[in-house]
Amino acid sequence: MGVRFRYLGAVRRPEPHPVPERAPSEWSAARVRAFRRSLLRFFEARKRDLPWRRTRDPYAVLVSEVMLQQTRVETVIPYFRDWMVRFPTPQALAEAESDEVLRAWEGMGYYARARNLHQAVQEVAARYGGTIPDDPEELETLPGVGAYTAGAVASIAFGVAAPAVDGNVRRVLSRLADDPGPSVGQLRLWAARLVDPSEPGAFNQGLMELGSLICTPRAPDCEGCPVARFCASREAGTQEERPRPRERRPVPTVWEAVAILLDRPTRRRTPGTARQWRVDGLTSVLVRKRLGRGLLAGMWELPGREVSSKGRASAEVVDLAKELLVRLGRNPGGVISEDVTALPPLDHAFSHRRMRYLPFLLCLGRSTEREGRPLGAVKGGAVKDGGQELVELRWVGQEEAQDLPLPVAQRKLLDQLWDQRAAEGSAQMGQIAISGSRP
DNA sequence: AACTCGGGGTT
DNA sequence: AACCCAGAGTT
Repeated sequence: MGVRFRYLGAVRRPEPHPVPERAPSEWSAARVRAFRRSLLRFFEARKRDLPWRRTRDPYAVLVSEVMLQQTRVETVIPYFRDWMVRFPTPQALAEAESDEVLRAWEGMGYYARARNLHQAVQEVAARYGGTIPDDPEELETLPGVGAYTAGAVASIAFGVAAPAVDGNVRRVLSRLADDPGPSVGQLRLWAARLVDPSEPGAFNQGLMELGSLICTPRAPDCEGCPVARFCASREAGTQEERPRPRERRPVPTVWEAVAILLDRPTRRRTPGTARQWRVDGLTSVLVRKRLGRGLLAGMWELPGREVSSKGRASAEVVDLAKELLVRLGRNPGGVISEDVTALPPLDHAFSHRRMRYLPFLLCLGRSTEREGRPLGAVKGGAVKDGGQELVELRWVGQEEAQDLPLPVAQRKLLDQLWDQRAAEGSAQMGQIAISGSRP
């Protein structure tokens, strides 16, 4: 690498070593080697002790990488540990029930990842005899495995010199090149040029570790950065502006009326006060399974209906309850408005939508029963009708609900129902009173 | 290239 | 409240 110069007016002065060719794809071989050395030394010295770094089992690496998609390391750690105990091998996962897999994923979000991972190991069993492939292109044919995850698994588990560009790497490279918005292809090219051919796994993890610990989105620690001398943004003082944040659309708020149908809880009337019901863990609550695609696909939830205004909520809930009772083969006339009790609303934020759940308690009595029709006659089993996937309904008690995969907000709603014991304080064990006012 | 798809920690 | 996280799939 020769000494190069830049002209500043009439003054000619040497650039600081090394040469600031901005895009890593333009870097000299010597500069690339020096960068790799510095980064690998940093990773060796500073790498965190993470559960998935204690193994090179390709299955464990795959599980960790899928869990880490858009999810923080600290969040993933306990899920990864539990997962590897419950599903220690690809075979164990492949043979598991869908609900059990989703339940183990509950709380991490992006539930398509769990469904895809489940399907991926089944494909590995069918197509590769249970052995996870080492070729990034073959890895990428598995559901839920994209360019990043394929490169990460190939490099970390198998030592294949493939690039792996995640959010951290994108930020690091954008700053190294002082480019506000490099394209996906550009980033991939840079990462492929830089990746260390003999230790690709450590190198890729080193780039991510750097982005996570040093080259952070805000207030990066350039003083403590092992590759600061390679960084064009550092030289230009633009590191805080790289990469340029993408524009976001405003997040809409959606109201949803939720029907908490309780099957024949014990009712008690206290003169002069609000009506009260006694609800214990054995009281059945009606839940439904969401469709296999779209938001929260395959998860269970309390039945609900989007409402345009808060005032319509209780009426919509009564309508919904009657429809559900018809589908369950029971008498919809048994639902009357004075059975409806409004509970406190619950706000829940998705990244692209804000929800306000308006829960209503409906206590179903004897009048909704029909002769010769035992309680809970409709259970389990997805109903198909002319190829159309219909909603699966199920009555569950507290115990059964524990095993169902539920979105966080739905879990909160149900827990509140059964946790009133703590709030109420005075109730006997196993029996709780829920009181509320009529809407 | 622009959306959708969760949930939570940081600032 | 905005931002973003070891992204993938769909349109």
